[in-house]
Order: sequence, then structure tokens, then C-alpha cells
Amino acid sequence: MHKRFEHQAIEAKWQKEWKESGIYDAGERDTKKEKEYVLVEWPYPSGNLHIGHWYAFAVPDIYVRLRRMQGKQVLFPIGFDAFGLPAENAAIKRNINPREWTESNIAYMKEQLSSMGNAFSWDKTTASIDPDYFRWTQWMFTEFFKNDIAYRGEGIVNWCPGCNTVIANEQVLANGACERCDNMIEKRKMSQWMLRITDFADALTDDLAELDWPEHIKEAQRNWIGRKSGAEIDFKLSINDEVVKVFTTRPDTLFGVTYMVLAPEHDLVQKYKNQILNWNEVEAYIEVSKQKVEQDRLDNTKEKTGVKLEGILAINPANGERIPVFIADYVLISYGTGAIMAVPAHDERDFAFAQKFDLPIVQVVSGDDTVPYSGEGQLMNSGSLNGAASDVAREIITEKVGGRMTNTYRLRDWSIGRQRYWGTPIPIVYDPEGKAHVVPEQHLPWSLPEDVDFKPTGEAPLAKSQELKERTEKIFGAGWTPEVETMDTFVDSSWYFLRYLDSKNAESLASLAVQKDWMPVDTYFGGAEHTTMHLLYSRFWQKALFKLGLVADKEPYRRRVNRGLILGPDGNKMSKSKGNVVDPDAQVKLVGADTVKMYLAFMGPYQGANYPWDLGGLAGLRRFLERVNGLMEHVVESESKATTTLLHKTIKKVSDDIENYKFNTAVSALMILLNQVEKEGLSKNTYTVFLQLLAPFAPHLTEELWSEAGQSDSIHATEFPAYDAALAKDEMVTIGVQINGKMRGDVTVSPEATEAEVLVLAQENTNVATYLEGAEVVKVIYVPGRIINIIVQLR
RNA sequence: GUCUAGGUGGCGAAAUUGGUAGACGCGCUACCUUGAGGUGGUAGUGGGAGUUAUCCCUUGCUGGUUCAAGUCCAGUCCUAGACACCA
Repeated sequence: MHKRFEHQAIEAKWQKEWKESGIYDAGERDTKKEKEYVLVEWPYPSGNLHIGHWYAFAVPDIYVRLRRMQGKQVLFPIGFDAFGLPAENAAIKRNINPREWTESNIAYMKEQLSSMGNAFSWDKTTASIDPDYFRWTQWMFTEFFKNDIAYRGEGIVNWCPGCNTVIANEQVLANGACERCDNMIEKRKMSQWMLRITDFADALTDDLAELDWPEHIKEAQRNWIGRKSGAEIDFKLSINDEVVKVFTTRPDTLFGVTYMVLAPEHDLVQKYKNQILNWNEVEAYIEVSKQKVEQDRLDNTKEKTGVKLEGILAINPANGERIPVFIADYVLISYGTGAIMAVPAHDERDFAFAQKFDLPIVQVVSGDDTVPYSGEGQLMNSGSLNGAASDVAREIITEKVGGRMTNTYRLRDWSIGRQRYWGTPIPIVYDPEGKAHVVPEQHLPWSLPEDVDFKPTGEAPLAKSQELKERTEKIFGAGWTPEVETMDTFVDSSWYFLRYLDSKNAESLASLAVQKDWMPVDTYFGGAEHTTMHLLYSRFWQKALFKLGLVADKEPYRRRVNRGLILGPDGNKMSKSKGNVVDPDAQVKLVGADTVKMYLAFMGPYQGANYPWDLGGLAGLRRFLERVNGLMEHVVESESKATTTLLHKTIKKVSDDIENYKFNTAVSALMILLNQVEKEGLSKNTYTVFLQLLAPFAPHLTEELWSEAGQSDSIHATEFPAYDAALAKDEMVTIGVQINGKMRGDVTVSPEATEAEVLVLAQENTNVATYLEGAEVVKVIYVPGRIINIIVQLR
């Protein structure tokens, strides 16, 4: 019997050792080595590590450890995204300070994280709640304000009644619910702190081309930004020379415009309420559409509704015809200009609306003769432009009527003000006239007041702070008042990867020199849920900083890897209510951190899919490590050539697979090697190489066995084994023999065997021979090392 | 509706990118072993036929290209995610 695998003792021993030696600290940049910046999304310190954290951190650690052993200087930092609602809610519930709650959680989670045994660069940690950190969050905000990237704007906002605060568009789910608390969002008109992400919409779209990201993530961002090219065209109204701006992707259909539609919230509706003859009816419609929840309004299976504005007409600039004006809730105030020119012959929605209200339908593009037809064609009923190709006519018509070609976007500016306590205070003060001023740098960090009752009422908690009020007056003068909103936590996480680099820098957010050392992030591992939120926000943030000369790169992340989800053993998403939550601490205690980590790596491809936790599967990996633990017993004087060959194949496979994030097949390659060497024996050298191959996956066990084998250095400081192509070459290969494309047998030959040699051997195969009898060989296809296909014809 | 992924054994999945489908692991079966509670060993394990040799079928479905298709092309049906009255 072999010795027991005492995982608890081994793990404790080496975690202590690593911590004391600081072996994984990134340290100063050593330019003799290539750099590699590996980033994982910093966790929210909820107080307990769950299995998702393990999947998010322990599996990328395999990649990190390989890169380290390959001689790269790897930066693999970790920190905490520690502002946010849960702390505030917990504090309310337990009547304690959110900071106490958060900081004790961080302390506890740091311990849990070290039980993972990751090669984290603990010397580079930071947290969003550190005054040293949010001081710079605030400073960047003041720079953005000075450069008109941050502004106070009146706008329609998403109000979450559950969180009692405004949330950004990106945080509203498709069904109109809050991303955090699942309450339905209400639209409110409010003055808000906004960031001009829309100014960067083109760059955010175009620069995706340079990134080494999976195409589907790029596509999701492009769709979210939603750039469309078209034309902006002015339509005159019959009153006061008033003009309505309209955005259209099809200016070529201008002659087919038979009416126009404004969004119910359009400014001009209120402005001319006295001229609108049926105002009562119009007002009632506006009220109804206000009541409608987003979901109803977006439901395109419902019949179109709208009201004609009696007494107002618009003039089609192409042909001078007077056309009616409607309001209808199928036109959205937040998209384009909030007004459309309606072309019922060539747009399905306009067509449905025209039929209901009995409006004229004029075909201006010849297509397949069905109406509505939204494809391209030749213009008709379009005056001098008849016969022109529709795509060519777009610019001609636009120019002719004094419009301009332009783009429109689905993306909206980012509202970042939150009516909550536990966040980065917005460093703005108002003078007695109510004008906003930034808090000057010498007063940063602009700290969070402590004398606050932060129960959510809808009003910002900071408004109740006497200390904040006094502080403001003391510094700025009587009558000055503080901004009382705090920032969206997505702001905090938009630049943390920069602060890791230089977390103790008191002069700047991160020096340009250090940024040049480490940026950009080489690989960013994270969750799919951040595709259109964090990932887009932080790209924007980086671009805004780049514009101000504060960073060296215009894109933060070179490669992105989105992982899947770990489900409960029942195949459902883990949740307390379903009772299917797997506690990683318990699993680690039972089978060890190495086992849990390897199991997570082995479940399936890291990118993409979701996998149910399977206790049997976990036991399988434990068995594997038990066998490794006893592998020394199989060491022999000299091993077979086949074993050496397999070893070198495995070296190549393991390093290639890890580099491509295919951790599952790398593990299986190690299993195949173990199966072989247990049966056939292995040399002392192969034994140590095997440990090195396994080291990224099972750092504790391999370190222990390495030291038992008499090595004095850490296995994790050794160079990853080199693959020798000559040794990896098989002496003999098995080749499949096909007759007319069907497998009929196989032959074993040298990899250099010629077609003629293989053919002779194939013909000697008794089963193959029966198919060749009485037949004529017409053609032979030989793929060296793979297959030989003999095409025969019956004589 | 649009976009993006996917559909391979009882399960998680592999497949050198057009070349022996199901590697590896789980589970299961049989036998051995252990005093024993998710952790020992050996053999087997896609379906069907056959005593063996071997044969037939098999990667959602239908066609096609090819000496050869899980892989390429066309169509079609499901599943998941994102976006959605976007002008």
C-alpha cells in the first residue's frame, strides 16, 4: 500500500511557505523577462467564497503558473470591488457600519483565497473602498468634468423602486426589471450625473477590430452600441416655421413619405398644445403611454396605436406635399431624434400604422411588387430621380433637401449618480447660485461622512449628513452645498487594473512608466454577464483617460476569455432556495484544493458552457491525485521508448492546451500518461518531469513530492519541461485501411513508410484481402500516418 | 423577429481542423480484494446480429460536394444566451 495523501497537512505547509517566501509576488518589472498581465475580475466581498469564485480564479491560475514556469514575469493581481448595495443592506439589517462589515468580509475572504493556493501577486492588491483608491476615482471624475466628459444632464432615467436609486440602461434587464433586485424599473425625468460614453461610440465600435476577443463578444458590444448610418432631414411644420428633425436609414424613400410620427414625449407636442385642436384626446394618449410599462410598449405583436395632431401639418421636403402628423408610442423619444418620417410602402411598422389609420401608401422603390418592401431597387414616383438605384439615391436626395448624412446609436450616455450611501462620493460642490464646482485635488479624497442614516428613502443619504455640510461650508464658504450622490460601482471597477500596477502611488492614479511596463492586460478572464456592462464601461474609461493623456494605451484588454457557469448537482443554477449550493470550503476540506481545482479544469472547455457539479467526477480527480501520490513506487531503472515518446507528446499537448485555455484536454493528457507509466514503469527523470507538468494543476501535491524527491527549490520556480520533437516521434504508427471508403482493417508501419509499402501490408491483411479478391484496384489514396483508402471495382 | 453560440453514448465530454467517431473521466456490469461509510484491483461497456472471425447501423433531421464528412455547402427542426416597434 502506498502512503496516504494528507492533503490538509500538505496544503497548510506549502501555503505558509509560499506566503513567507513571497514567491508569487510580481515585484518590480524585470525587463530581462517578457511580461504577462493576467487579470481576473475582482470579487465583491460578500463574506463567503462560492464555487463560482473558484472557477473564476483557480482555473486561470493554471494558465498563470504555466506562464511563470515558461520564464514570463507574470502579474496576477487580486483585490476587492467593495462598494455597493449589499454592504449597505447588511448594515441596515444589523445596525452596523458598512465599512466594518465590508472590511471584516475582506479579511475573511483573503484567508479563503489563500486556501485556494493561487499564485496571486499579493504585493499588488487594492480595494475600491481604500481612500488611496477612491481618491483617484474622484480625481478622474473631476478631470472628466473639467473636460466635459462628465456633465449634469436632465434626462429620463431608470428608477429602481427596490434599490431606491437610479440605475444605468445597461443594468435594466430585457424584461424591464432591475439587474440587482428584480423589481420593475420606472422611467423618471431627473437631473443626473452623466458620462459622455456616446462621444466614444465610434471608437468603441471600430477599435474592436484590433482586439483578440471571441467574435461573439465583439458582436454583442457592436449590437449594444447599435451604430446605424442614415440621414438627418428637417421637416417644416405648418406653424411658426417650426422644424422637426428626423433620422432615417432610408432617405431614398423620401418621396414615399405620407405622414410623420413624433414620440408622445416629444418637446414640440407640449410646445404647441394650444394649436392642437384635439388636445384633450392627445393628452389622454400621452397619459396612457406614460403608464405603459416598457415591456408593453416594446411588444411588437400588439396593434399600433396613435393620435393625429389636428391642426398641424408637416411638409415633405422632397415634393412639398402637406402630410399629417401623429404621435404614437411605437416611436421612442430615446432613439434617433424621437421623430420619424413614415414610409408605409417600405417599412412594416409604418405600413401597419397606415392601414389602421387609412393613410396613403405610395411605392417609390420597385422591388418584388409586394408591399411593404424594404429591400433595394430602382426609384419610382420620385420626380427627376426615377430610375436611380435606391442605394445611390440616398446621398443625392439627402443633399437635395438640405439634410446631412449621419450616424445614430442605440447607446445612451452613462448615468453614474446613485442615491445611496456606500459608494464613492461624487467630488462636486455647489456655490450659492447652484453652479457645480469640482472639489480641488488638495481636498481629495473627499471622504464619506459617517454621521448618516442610510436607510433607503429615495432621497440621497448623504443629504442628511451635518458633517458633510459643515465640511463644505468650512472649505468653500457659507452657502456652498455638497453633492450628495455617490457613484455607480461600475465606475470603481472601470480602472482597477491600472491601480493594481501602482497601488501605492500618491502622485498619480498609476505612473505612465509603470503602465508601459505592464499594460495592456494580456488575458482577461471573466463572466459573460459583463459583456455589455463592465467590459464596455472600462473600455470607455480607458479611452477617456487616453484622450486626457493619462494612460498609454487606448484599449485595456488584449484577449478576453468568458467562462461558463458551475451549476448545482441537479443541473440548475445554484441557489439557496433550491438547496443545491455546493460549498467550496467543505469540498476543499474533504478532497483538497488541488482536487477541486483540477476537477473544475477537467469538467469541459473553459470558454462558454455551463457544467453541473458532479460528486463522482470530483472523486475521479481525487483518485488521480492519489495515484500520483504513489507514483514513486513505479520508478524503474530504465523506461521503454514508448514511454519516453508519450512523455514528450504530453509535454507538447499540456503546454499547447493550457496556452489555448483548453484545460480539460490538458488534464486528460496527464491521465493518459499516468495510466501508461503506472503500467509500464517510468524513469526517475520522467517522474520529475511528470511532476512539473502537473505543477500548474496541483501546486500543493507536486511541491510536496518535488521536495520528497530531494529537490531544494520550489517546483514552481523551475523551468517548464521542454518538448523534444525527435523524442516525441512514434517508431510505429497504426494506419487504417479503407476499401471504397469503408474501414476494413489496419496495419502498423513506420511513419516514413511509402504508399507502396503500406499497400503491400494492407493486401496481406486477411480481412482486407477478401475485399480485394476478384476486384481491380482503380485508385489508392494514402495519407501518411493516418489512412490508406483503396478504391476497387468488381471485374 | 434579428444576432450569437450550440445539438456527438446513461452523464461531462474528445476528435490532430476533411482522414480509424466516442480519447479521458463519471456511471454501470462481472469477478477479485478490504473489517469498513462518496477514495482498492482486473476486465468489459454506443446500438443491433453472430459461437468466433466479422458484418450492419450510428454525431438533431433532409439533401449535396468528396476517394473520404461530426467537420465543408444548401435547406430544415430544436436548445441556450443577447438584442428587439431602433426609424
